[in-house]
Amino acid sequence: MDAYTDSLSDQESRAHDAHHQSLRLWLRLLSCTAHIEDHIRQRLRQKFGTSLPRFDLLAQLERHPKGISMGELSRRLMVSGGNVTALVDQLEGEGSVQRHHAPDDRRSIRVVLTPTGRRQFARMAREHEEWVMELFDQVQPERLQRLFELLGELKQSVRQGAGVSHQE
Amino acid sequence: MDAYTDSLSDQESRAHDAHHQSLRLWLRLLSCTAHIEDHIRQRLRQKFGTSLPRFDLLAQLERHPKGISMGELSRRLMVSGGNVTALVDQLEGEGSVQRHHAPDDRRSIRVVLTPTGRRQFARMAREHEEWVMELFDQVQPERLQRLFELLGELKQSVRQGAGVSHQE
DNA sequence: AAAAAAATATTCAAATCTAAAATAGTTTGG
DNA sequence: CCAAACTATTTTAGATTTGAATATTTTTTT
Repeated sequence: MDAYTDSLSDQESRAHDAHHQSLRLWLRLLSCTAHIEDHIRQRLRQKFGTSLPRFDLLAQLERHPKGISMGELSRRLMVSGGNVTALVDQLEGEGSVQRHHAPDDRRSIRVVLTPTGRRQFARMAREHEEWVMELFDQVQPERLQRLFELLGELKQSVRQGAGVSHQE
Repeated sequence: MDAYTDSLSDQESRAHDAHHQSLRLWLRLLSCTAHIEDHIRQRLRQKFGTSLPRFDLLAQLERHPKGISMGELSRRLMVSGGNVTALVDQLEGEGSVQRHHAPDDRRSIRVVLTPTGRRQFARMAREHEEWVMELFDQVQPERLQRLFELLGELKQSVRQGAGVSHQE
């Protein structure tokens, strides 16, 4: 190659290791998530004829009985605003959610679950939990717990790293 | 044991905890991955005018200088065959990859990086690694390592769980 | 108060992705 | 050898998602 990889001081090799380690971790994280997502997506489609994004949207609403604005949904689901509009259009058409004008801000809309939507979600959520548990049940509970904690740290780190140096 | 765990049978409380724990872990895993993916997607677009799927495809080819078949790409990237066809069409149009007929099987195609594609990827990969490391650098290396190991176990468990009970 | 800036939701075009059908080549069992 | 089954890829139709542009309303600045 070039002088870049030529001679490695301790510092450089450590830096290189850290690079490699982070990258490996990221790829494994991505692979894990993709496998699980794939599995659950298929099951949702087969069993309930719905999709993961819809399920996730309903899950957010379930947790917030007073409703959530479109922008807040976009942030929570981490998808574009246009996507949320399309999803809510569909779910509203199916009678699972409703749009209500926010009383205080005429730009804003509060999306809420209908009773029908709540029932639908409850039915799906029960099975959904089973699926996830089934996927994870070969790992000891203490390790799942540790994984949860470590991912919490990672999330914090990512949040920080993503915040800065967004300019330029 | 405290009063809470007293009131439930051991079996019931453990089952409930396990459900809840798995679900929380899954949501956190998903959230972590989505944040990172989002960050990297934006950077790839801003800095290099390309997308994550394209980058991932090139990365697979980089690791396999002899080329990979369409089907193998589809499996590795965990996307449909039709999608791979479209991606390779684009990358081929841009001169980053080439399709070669496999010598032994006339149904099969080997996709390989062109020298141009290899240069493009090398340039992006260097920065890409930096981005990931920057995102993870608030977590101690030993913890990243532990995370890597635990995710390995999780992946094994998922693979098992996804394999069985697909019938019914 | 007027103008500028920011926030909210929608629309739109293009890219991505899936599932199913179509096409073409290979292998297998009689 | 031949037909059936299988494998590899593409095509097709349609759903999803993004990023940019737009319209509307609110907030901030001057």
